Amino acid sequence: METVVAVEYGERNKLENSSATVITCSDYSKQIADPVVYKLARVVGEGIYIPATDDDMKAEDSIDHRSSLHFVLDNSETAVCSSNYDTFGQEFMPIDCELEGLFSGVFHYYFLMAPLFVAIFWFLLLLCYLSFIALLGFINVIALFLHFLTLCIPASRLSFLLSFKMLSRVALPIYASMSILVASTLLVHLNEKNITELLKFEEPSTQGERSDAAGDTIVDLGILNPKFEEVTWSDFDGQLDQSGFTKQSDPLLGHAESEPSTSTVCASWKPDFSTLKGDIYLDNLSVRELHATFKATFGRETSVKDKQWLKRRISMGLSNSCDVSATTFIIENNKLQKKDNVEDCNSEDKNHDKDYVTGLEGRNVSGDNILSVGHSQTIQMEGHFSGCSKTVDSATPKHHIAFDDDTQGNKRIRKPTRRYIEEVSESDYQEYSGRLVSSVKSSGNGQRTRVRPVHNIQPIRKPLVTRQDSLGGSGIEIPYVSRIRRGRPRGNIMSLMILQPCGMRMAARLVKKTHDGNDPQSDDEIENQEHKAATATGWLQHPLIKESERNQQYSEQSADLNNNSDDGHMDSYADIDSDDNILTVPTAKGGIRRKHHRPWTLSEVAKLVEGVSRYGAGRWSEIKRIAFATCSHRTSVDLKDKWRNLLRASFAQLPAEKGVQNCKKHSSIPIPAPILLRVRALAETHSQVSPDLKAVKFRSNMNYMKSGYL
DNA sequence: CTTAGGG
DNA sequence: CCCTAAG
Repeated sequence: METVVAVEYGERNKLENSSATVITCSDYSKQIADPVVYKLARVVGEGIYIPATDDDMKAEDSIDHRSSLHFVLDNSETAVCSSNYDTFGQEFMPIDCELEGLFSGVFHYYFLMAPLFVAIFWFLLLLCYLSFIALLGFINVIALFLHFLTLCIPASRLSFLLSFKMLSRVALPIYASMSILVASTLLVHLNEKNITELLKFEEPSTQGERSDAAGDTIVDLGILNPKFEEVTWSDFDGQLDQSGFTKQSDPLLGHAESEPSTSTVCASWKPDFSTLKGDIYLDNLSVRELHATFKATFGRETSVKDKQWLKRRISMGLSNSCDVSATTFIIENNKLQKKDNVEDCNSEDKNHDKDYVTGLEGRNVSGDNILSVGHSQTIQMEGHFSGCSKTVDSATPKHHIAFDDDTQGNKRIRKPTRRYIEEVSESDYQEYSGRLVSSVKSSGNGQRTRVRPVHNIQPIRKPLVTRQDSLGGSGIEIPYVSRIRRGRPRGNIMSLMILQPCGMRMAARLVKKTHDGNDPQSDDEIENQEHKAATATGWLQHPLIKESERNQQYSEQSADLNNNSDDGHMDSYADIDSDDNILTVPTAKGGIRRKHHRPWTLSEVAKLVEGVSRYGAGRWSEIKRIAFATCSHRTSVDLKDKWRNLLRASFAQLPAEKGVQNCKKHSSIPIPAPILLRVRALAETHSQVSPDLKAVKFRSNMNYMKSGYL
């Protein structure tokens, strides 16, 4: 494992007039000519960087060879590398070309040459932030209003408002956290006037594409000696004959902050890792501590106050840095851990760890540059990313110039790129939404899937609590749920929960039946209307008043029965219905409610009664086709069952009550007495009733007639 | 497929 | 509401 590689500049030759350095890391093992180009820009004056030009490229041949490199190969010793980079150290700046969404030389060049674009980007970003905040605020105001509304009005009366209450409960924390995050990042960005910093945050979208195509690997190369050279990783079959690239811990930071100290590359670079003993939990550190850590890591101060950024930088720097190369620490979720704590660390490494660290410190003090050349990376991700990391890893074997023990687990670890995260989460989102849609659309297995999407998504999603949103690039953490629910009407969670299963089932039934649709409206819409009306209106009229009217409607337009004025008075019963719905929803949440139970609304009952009165009991298919044309979730069997129940109820109840009210004991829907009476009447006319009840029924029926409903 | 009935 | 048998 510990391999000491004596690095030599093989084909590099003398270079006296060094200009810029271009390190090209091309994957030859991959046929794709997609080399990752590392460029060194020349620093002209103060803070102005000029990418390596072609002329500079030519100078590649002439490379000063007086330098030697120190390579730290994992736990092994360091190879000697002495170079007189000091003279050049301040002249060149490496441009970080990490694939973590940073720019390539091309973009860098382009944007540096056109600051106008930068300004535009910045402006757009600001605009996005503002609109985002405004939108969130608006949503929250609504949620707040509804919340207080529910507080003022007795919930028992307007139980449907409970949904809004829940909504507000959900929306408030989400909004609070999001707004805080957005505001903080906004402030940070306002403080960070640096153009390159902005670029760094905005470019990943464009740059990431190429980067990911290259295999989504970070090749953290730094430049130890800022000399001019081109390193082509052509033969990377484990041989390390190529050289000249080393690590500078944080090249990007160097030019991003334009600090004078950063321009001194390696000479003045004295990280003090003595402060980094033990486990470092970046998440727990305050900004000040992060600054300290930053200084310890990079040997210089920083003015950045963005915690996320600092953490990222530090972790990146540490992982990239030779001092805390992958052999000693692993970085996981912004948590820097000694590898001893990690299982996958092989025993041999463990043995070396301590000595290694102490040795490192000593060397650092001595001022030597210790370099890590390991290029194997592992993308260590949390939770569901683990599966993908394998693929990425295997897809980039070429970068696996690991030394022997690298293959055993001493891999450099880094977080996935932003774009990667976004892609994965996006695909996940699509997958889930697709699942939802498909389950809605699916006709065959509607029974199995109709409930699941609503209730199961969140539990599934739970493990992945937050995701990093690319907005602003500074790591806004957004609950994953919000993304899932994106584009979905937040207004009516209740109806969503209730109607979703129904919609699916209805769709299933609809397809099954292959009705020639006489209803242009989708079932969901109809159901929505129905429930809205049900929840919005109270029971004002007696249903039977319109009986004759409805009969006419049956004859005229039976198909459109539900869409017209029929609904108006039909659903006038529906406060009870809505009440029931509300009561059943919590049970649905808890899963107590029966599997596919859908309570019968009074309008449905009335329709059923009407249908029976017209077509007679037993002709369920007929009734279903005509009276329940729009209620595709009720099958003829359902109608039959319901009728049976109604019959039972009517004959069980009528002797006890005197046409007063809904006194049904344990039924979810108290059925008004008039309906029961009518059921009985119909049953009698169809001779479904034992003759001994006829008299009673008839009398009560007369009573009902007299009581003034007519 | 529809209906009737039991669970 | 589900399942099944009978027509």
